[in-house]
Amino acid sequence: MVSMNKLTLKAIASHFKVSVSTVSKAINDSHEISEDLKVRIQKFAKQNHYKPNRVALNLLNRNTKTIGVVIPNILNYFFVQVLYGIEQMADKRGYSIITCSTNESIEKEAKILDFLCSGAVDGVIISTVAGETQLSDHMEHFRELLQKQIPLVMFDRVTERIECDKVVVDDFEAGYKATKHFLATGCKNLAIVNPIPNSPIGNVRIEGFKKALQESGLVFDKGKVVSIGPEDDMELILPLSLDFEKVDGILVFDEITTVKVMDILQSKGCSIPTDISIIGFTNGELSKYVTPSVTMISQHGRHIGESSANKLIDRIEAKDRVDDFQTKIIKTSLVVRESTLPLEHHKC
Amino acid sequence: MVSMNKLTLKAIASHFKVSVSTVSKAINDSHEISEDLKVRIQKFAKQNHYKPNRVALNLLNRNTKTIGVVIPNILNYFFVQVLYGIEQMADKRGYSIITCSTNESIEKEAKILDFLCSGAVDGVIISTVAGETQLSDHMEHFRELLQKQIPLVMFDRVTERIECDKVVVDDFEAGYKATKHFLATGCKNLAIVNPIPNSPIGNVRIEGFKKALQESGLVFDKGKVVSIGPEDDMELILPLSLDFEKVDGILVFDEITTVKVMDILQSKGCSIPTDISIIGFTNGELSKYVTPSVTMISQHGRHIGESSANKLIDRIEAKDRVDDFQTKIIKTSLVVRESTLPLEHHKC
DNA sequence: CTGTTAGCGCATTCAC
DNA sequence: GTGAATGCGCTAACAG
Repeated sequence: MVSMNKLTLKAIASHFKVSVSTVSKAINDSHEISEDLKVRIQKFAKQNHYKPNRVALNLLNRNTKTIGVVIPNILNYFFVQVLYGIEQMADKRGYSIITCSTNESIEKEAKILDFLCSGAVDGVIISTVAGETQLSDHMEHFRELLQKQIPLVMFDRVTERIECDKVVVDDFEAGYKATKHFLATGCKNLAIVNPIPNSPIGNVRIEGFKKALQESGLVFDKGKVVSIGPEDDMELILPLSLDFEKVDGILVFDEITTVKVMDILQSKGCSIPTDISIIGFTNGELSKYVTPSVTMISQHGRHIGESSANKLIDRIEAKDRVDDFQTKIIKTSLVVRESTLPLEHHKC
Repeated sequence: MVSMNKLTLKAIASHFKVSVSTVSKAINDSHEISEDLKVRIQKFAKQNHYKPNRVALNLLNRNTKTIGVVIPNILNYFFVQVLYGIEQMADKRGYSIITCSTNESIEKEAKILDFLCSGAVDGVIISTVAGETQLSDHMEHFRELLQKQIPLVMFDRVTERIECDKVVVDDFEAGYKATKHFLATGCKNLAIVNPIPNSPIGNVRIEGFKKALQESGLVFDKGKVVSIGPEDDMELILPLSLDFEKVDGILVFDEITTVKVMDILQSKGCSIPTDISIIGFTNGELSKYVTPSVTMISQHGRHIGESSANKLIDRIEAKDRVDDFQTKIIKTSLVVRESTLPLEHHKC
């Protein structure tokens, strides 16, 4: 066992007093090397744990077998699920992932994208920072990726202004489906709590909400949509913005906010679902174990991740770089639990 | 705007009809290049978003400014917290992270370690797969890393058989502290539910548990330690292994299991904390919002992550490779909530 | 069968 | 001021 730290072909070559390329061929089991020498070199390489330097190979092959994943917040369970799906699929197809978290900062997103442009990865999967992603100097960073021919897949929070493959949740249908369930269980005075007011996603859900109301001949009341900013104190705002007496169902756009809303309601003496029913978005661990357990829209994060990674790797490995970008729409499911009334139940 | 996909020094050089090294110097603002040419080249580079190829630089500098993070399960909130801490610190110090998940598979861990040996990263942070990590052929993979002089930091689940920097939770004190709290609130018939039976961590916690009992003159009853394997159906096993009538406090070694135990107890008509008090490990989102909210040992995952990353990067950047490996012990805190009795309260 | 050459993209040393 | 040469570690085409 040679105690050299990094064993290179050159070192092996000098040890056997042959050329580097001979060693390379021997190790790659080329038929042009004599059996004897080959065996000796291979044995030596194995004993000393020779491993070809990936960086050198990357430079040579002009690829890294690595994909960059950019998410707004790694502490959000939905994104972790997506990450899990990406990791699984990437591993299956022989790729590693380098994870970057923007913490909802547009500057950090730009910085990360800039880094990812530099040849460190073969492709990028991203869920954009919420908010003014529309800023054109920000779009610039995405354009740069595309201009450099680095495949890009956007998921969940996408932007129309960039042409690339996308994997999105059917948020319209999700909003519609949730609302239909409220109506089917006898709730008619519906409100919405939207903790992602800057994201277009919220608006799409609201459109689905509207459509369901319309189909039942109910009118949409804009005053019953409560936007909560990241800095806002919901405990203060919610009772001010919403008269709990006049509401019998609340749709909430993320999991943690859902649970907080329920806490506030219960502390004000409302009982769930008797007084007010609740449906939330993102089916994570919380909603299962909270009391009452919460009826949820599941966005199938893991599936989104797998699908995104699959598409990206297809694109990376495709020889033909055509511009037939696809948008894959993942359907949501409604997971019914205790925070909504039973279907047969109807209020009088 | 040239529509070339990857802009290289060579391309710029031929555009200006100068040599590659001139361009390199110009872009790096070397004083040896004439002001005029420098400005022209820099302007061109900027306009066309020239970025030096990271892979080439990595090869040149023999580093990657990337660290590998290996965790057993990315869906576990504790590990996500650690990951978050690592990511923050790494970013702060100019490093990227490549995340690998072993899914508690020892084979996958070996495969990942093997990959990480190949020069893809400057250092590795790992929390070992639970269980028979003692297998010597498995240890081999760690030895390889060390032999290749790749800095290694282990956190949480460490193994004595490898000499490297470590960041661990003071699990003894955590077990002790939790038990003391039970005793101080009048609980004397304590049980343990251990969902990580293969990990030495569990045993260390149990030692702390024993010591606290001993100090109060109570005897440790081995029969009240219930091990739950990953395949086990706890709903079946728990009532079989534990007589709820004879227990007034249960210590559970992870968050999700804590919540499940509470569910089972409540479904059997036990009330928490009146009949049985609960303390769990890992202070995540769940324990805050469950009813009743759970008293938890917080392991400060984020801090563990930051500390690990910091140590690793120090090691990477240290010129002197001395063998003064350190083990940093992170103290836990007890976050008291509703699942335990108030301190002043004593059962008669 | 084995070795030489060239090049992936870049920065650096040394000539001119 | 500018450029040629060298090398990071590796493979592949081409010679011998």
